[in-house]
Amino acid sequence: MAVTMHDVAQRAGVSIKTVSNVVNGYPYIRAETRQRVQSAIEDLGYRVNMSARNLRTRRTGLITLAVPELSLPYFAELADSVISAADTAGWTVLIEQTSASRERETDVLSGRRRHLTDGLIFSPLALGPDDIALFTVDFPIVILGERVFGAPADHVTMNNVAAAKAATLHLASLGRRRIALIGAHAGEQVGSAALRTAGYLEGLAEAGLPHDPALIGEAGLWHRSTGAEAMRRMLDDGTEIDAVFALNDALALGALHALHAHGIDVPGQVALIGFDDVDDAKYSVPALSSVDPGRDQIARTAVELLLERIGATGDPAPFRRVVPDSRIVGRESTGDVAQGQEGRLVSVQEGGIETVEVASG
Amino acid sequence: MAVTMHDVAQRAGVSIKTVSNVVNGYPYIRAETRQRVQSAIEDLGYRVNMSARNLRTRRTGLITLAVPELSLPYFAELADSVISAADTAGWTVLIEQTSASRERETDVLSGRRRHLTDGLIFSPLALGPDDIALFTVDFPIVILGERVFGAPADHVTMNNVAAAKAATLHLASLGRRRIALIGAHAGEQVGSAALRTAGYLEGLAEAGLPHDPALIGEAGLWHRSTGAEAMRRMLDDGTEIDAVFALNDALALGALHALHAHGIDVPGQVALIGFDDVDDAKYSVPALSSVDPGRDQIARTAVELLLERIGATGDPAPFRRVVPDSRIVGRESTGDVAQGQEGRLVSVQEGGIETVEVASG
DNA sequence: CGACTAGTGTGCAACGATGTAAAGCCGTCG
DNA sequence: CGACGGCTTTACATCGTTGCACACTAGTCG
Repeated sequence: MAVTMHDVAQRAGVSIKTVSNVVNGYPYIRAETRQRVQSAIEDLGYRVNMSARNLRTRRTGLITLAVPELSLPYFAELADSVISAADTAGWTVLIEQTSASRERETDVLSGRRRHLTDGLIFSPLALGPDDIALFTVDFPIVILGERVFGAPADHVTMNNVAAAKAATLHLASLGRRRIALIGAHAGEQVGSAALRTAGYLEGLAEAGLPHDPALIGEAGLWHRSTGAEAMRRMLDDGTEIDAVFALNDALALGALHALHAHGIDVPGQVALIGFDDVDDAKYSVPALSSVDPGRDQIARTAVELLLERIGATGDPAPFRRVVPDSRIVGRESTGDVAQGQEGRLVSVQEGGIETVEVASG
Repeated sequence: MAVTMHDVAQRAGVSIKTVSNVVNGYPYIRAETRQRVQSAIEDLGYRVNMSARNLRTRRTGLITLAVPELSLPYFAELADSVISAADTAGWTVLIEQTSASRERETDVLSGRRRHLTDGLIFSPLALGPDDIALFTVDFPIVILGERVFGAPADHVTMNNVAAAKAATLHLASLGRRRIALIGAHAGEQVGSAALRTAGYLEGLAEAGLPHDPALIGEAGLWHRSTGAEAMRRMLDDGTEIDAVFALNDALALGALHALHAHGIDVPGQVALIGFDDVDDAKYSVPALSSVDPGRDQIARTAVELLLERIGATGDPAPFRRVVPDSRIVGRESTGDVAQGQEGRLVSVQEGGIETVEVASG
């Protein structure tokens, strides 16, 4: 049915192996021979059978990116960046959506939901530090996010605490005294919510502001709807506020919606800042200030680390943790710039590479 | 290195083929044997080698979804829907980003950028009706969108003209007389822009409104920034308007930004409606009215048609064109509902399946 | 002049699974 | 009692490539 190397070889009058050599850019081939093979390939419309090559080489050229949901803009943009970075290096990305379900996240690691790929970039949302054992597998992993530390894998993360503290201090520096937080996860010790909340508290302390529990708004899932809801609850309770730090942009945009619904002017009465700096932030009304965690750099670094490890032979290198630079992007919602202006950038903290020793299995 | 069927067979004391039979759910196996094999699999942590299976069965269980960019919310949400639909059927989706580049779109069809998958769901943005020849390939394709008709492939599309007409008439029914359009592609005869513009003109005609070229705003790419820009241009020109129909939601949200920047009240002075009904539409301020083209149904149908054709043996069935139902979702930006209320739905037109005869190659 | 190196091409045996066909075994039916 | 059919298991060839080892030619070096 389909054209194989055998057909090409026959037509070009060479051996099957020579066709393979041409296809793979083996250098020691006479120009004339190469030409003849190329022509045969074109004439017959031959395409390499990837399944056969993959079987033989024990490599597929695919990597998995496992994220909670593509419909969340942060992850869609992350996926975009990862795909582009991988593509540049000649690799292809297979996306798994885990819906933040524990079962699906475990499946990704166990391989039930990860056939066929050479490595995994994994942004877990359900698994936590107690699940480190699950990360001992026979393919390389790069972990994203703040839920799992100490696993035998490279890790690209962000300056959550420092960035959240900077965002809080930014609001305080604008003279705000009643700074609410939207998106907290009560009782959690790990994950972005906990870290960013910690940064918020540090920021309050440094600014000499009291910590008022009424200013903490819970939101389990970080969607617009939950952000709007949390904000609405707080406003309905009559809690007095003059600023809001939302733990991501979706929450912030939801909160913005609720603030407007209550007839509250942003930034006049309440200043608002989000986290992630997704594309949307630029275009809301007013344009949303945010923390840019360096998403593009995260994607590029993750792909780089993963490919390095996939290609590695010999002794496994020690695992690394990379923290890209993050910045505050001040826009209209904090009164940092006037309408139509670009965001003002405040560098938060420079990241870097840290080498982590983990007992390897 | 890795565990193979051979190892499992040895441990379970059966032949390799019996292991294969167990793994594949072949019914005629003694319960006791099956149990022994299962245990061996668990003990050894065996996983099927997909590359080997794919080579042997000539099928990978993967389908490609080729879209312009994931960072565009419409395509991110479409990808989400397609992945979920495929997953339900036990298939995996590989996403290709074409950046709307002609070269990359051609590559997707030629296979240079589409190894390893059994079929393709393709939303072209650069290829047009002159490129039909490229669609004659040896794997099934389902085309999305409105740029390519008559190609030898199934096609899932939308009621663009009817829906755009309905959106325009909706604005007219609110008493609006100067209805601007944002997102036109001057000179184009095919594609969503042309069809929706045609619908807009039909709507104007039916409402007895004159067609004023000053009301047509160009925007090559349908991003927020270009929407904002087109709107700004029109407002700066002093063109008088009392309604805007943006050809997609990103444009609409950009336009909303520009309207606010000009101090124009929505919907008080200008009513606004978009197209696509992306998630964001619900959460803008004011909430954006839009046209829901039935994205979920599109995704499900596309997957269904593709898998049907992949599984098909024997004579190829004639190609089908499916048009899901679309609806108008009236929200605050057209004054259809008050703040916080759900959108009001107006059914536009019922879709259906049409069978198309195309000369098969 | 013999040994070596670089350049060019090939044959064979895998990679790890599944399709095909067929071989036993058993009970049942005519 | 022999044929038959359902159940259970297996042997073997095969999917299309690439790694490895080797053959052969020319030119080069000591």
